[in-house]
Amino acid sequence: MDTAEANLSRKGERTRQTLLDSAEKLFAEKGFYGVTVRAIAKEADADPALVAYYFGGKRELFDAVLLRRAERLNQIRLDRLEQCERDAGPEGPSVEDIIASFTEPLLDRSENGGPGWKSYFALIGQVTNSPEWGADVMAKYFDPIVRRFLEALRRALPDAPDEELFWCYHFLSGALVLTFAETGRIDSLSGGLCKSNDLSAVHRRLPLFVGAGFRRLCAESPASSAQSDLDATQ
Amino acid sequence: MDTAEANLSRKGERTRQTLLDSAEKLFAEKGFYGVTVRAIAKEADADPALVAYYFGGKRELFDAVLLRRAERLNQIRLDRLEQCERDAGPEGPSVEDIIASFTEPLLDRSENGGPGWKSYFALIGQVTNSPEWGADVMAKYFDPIVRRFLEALRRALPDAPDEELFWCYHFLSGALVLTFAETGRIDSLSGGLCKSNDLSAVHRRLPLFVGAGFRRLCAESPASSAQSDLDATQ
DNA sequence: GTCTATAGCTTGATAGAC
DNA sequence: GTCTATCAAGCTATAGAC
Repeated sequence: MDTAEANLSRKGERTRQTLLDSAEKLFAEKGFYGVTVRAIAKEADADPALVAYYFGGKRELFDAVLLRRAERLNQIRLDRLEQCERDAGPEGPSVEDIIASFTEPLLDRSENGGPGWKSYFALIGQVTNSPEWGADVMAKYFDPIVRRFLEALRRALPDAPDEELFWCYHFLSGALVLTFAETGRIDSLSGGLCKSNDLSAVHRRLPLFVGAGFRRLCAESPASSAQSDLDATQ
Repeated sequence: MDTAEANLSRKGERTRQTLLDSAEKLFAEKGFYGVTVRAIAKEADADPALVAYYFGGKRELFDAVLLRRAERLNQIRLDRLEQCERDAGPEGPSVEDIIASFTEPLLDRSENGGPGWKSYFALIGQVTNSPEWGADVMAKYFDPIVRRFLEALRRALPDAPDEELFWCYHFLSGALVLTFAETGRIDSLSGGLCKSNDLSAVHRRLPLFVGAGFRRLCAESPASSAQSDLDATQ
């Protein structure tokens, strides 16, 4: 009865999780400074003092929110990438397959994981673009999995200089986090034709879009890409 | 002597601009809620009460910060696009040329416009990814210029369905605002090989990367692109 | 493990002197 | 136009009852 399973049903652990859920939701909506400990406690139907009891303080609660799903997400992404590599032929998975392994776990959790995951990804979207947290927090929780994906991409694009791979990943990252921020911007810009929460639309497009960018910049085969670059740019 | 030029040198107008500069810098660093009116006034060496006097309140100051450079930036971008269209042959500018017209004004202002522009773009990066401001604020200040660019792209990609164009723009937008957030993430991820503030590196890469994505998804000529899609994805 | 009570500050806004 | 003084409200954090 002292398993992790049993721990989850203990009274205090339930309160702790509820506080994490509420904090996740509110931080995702208004950012770290836009939310008060009292608001989080009220949303969780708990006492504000419990934030200090379980986490130490507001900042530590923020870190706990970020960590909770990062661990699960990284495991899912790693499994998905390894599956993708097993399924590929001896030449290895394509750039697009690798990118899909990186992005699809987010799509899946956002669609099928419940509202907590949606909030979590929206929060990541804000943290990523913040000068205050963007470098340190993202490195802390996601560097290992990103490096693992970059290795896979390096094998798929053997002629690519590392510098190109990092910049391509950077562009991918920007497109990805804006997508999962689901701000509603594309809805109003397109007059309702496209919807922020239509993640299957993203599923069809993002790996192709980003894959084309990787191929263009990472010049998988210099001879063939030089040709297309020339007539594309001039 | 009652020209706009003269107005800029009037005592009160100078205070107003200094408050805008300080607010821009601090909002860019910690977001709307992470900054206090007192901190802004202190940074500007002015009295906190002057925020109410000139702007009405904190929120109105925030709007004034966003508006100030949006107006100038939109004019620069429009001029740049029209120049690009004039310079192009009868077949019109390429996708890459149009994208460069959209992104280069940001690169130029960030490099040559002084620190205020850098702060401004970092702030835009945060606002864009925020569920609270991402849709409304961005639409308010940037919808007209974005629609103008989408029209240009529609001419360059005559077979593209509108839906594809909007999603491609969405991916472009994500990559762009993360770039100008200059969070330092790529610096640590790449171990110093790439630098967030190396905007000439972006200048060389972003239009090619994004252009390839547009071409892939918007299938400029179905016959030719179908071929490359096929051998790319499977 | 949960709650009350409260300490000790800081917040945005404003009234009114100069 | 600028400043001082101040308000009412809200903030995080904590000590201690239960």
